[in-house]
Amino acid sequence: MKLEESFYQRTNVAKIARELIGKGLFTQINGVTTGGIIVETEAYSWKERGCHAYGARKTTRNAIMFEKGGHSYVYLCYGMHHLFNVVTNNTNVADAVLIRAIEPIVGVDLMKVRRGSLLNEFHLTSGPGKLTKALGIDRKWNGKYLDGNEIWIEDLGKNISTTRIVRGPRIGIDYAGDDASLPWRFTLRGSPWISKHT
DNA sequence: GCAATGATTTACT
DNA sequence: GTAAATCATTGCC
Repeated sequence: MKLEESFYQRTNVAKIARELIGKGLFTQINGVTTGGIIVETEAYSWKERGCHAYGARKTTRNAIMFEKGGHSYVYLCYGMHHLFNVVTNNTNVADAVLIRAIEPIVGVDLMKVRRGSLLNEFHLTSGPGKLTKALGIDRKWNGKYLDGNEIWIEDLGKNISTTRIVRGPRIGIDYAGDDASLPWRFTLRGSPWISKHT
């Protein structure tokens, strides 16, 4: 069942990031659904340097993060990869959760077509740039609300105990200084679908 | 107006 | 292991 607004609009972004592990992320394009189980997330908050909205600095790109929780924040990184975030917290509080990896379960064939050349099946959605391509997300999706029409997150009834969740520092934000060591990355223990460098 | 760079992925030496 | 691909956004001139 689809997650309610109240799930996203809480104030503890790290807690939300942890609870998103085991939930389902889906998109529907031209009547075809693709998606899977979230196995890796990272939390971002305006209070720390790793975040685009650090210091509550509002720009054209990150404006959507200042909207209420439940919107999507999609942007282009390194000139070629779209990264998908879920906006959390209340209006004018810029927090978000980056979805870094999912375990594909629906529309796998279509996702393979979208990804093109594929080394092996575990590379299908095991990374933030990979899963957006597999799900057909690009920056035009920025600002969409996760209302179940084109994109949504479901509670699949899985109960992930905290012992199955690995917590650690976030990846690829060395420029953030001390904030780069915050233990705000969450992964499902032992999942083969978690992102890893090459 | 313009130069610098990144919440990454992939291919090659 | 290292490097190239590639461009919107940003911050400074």
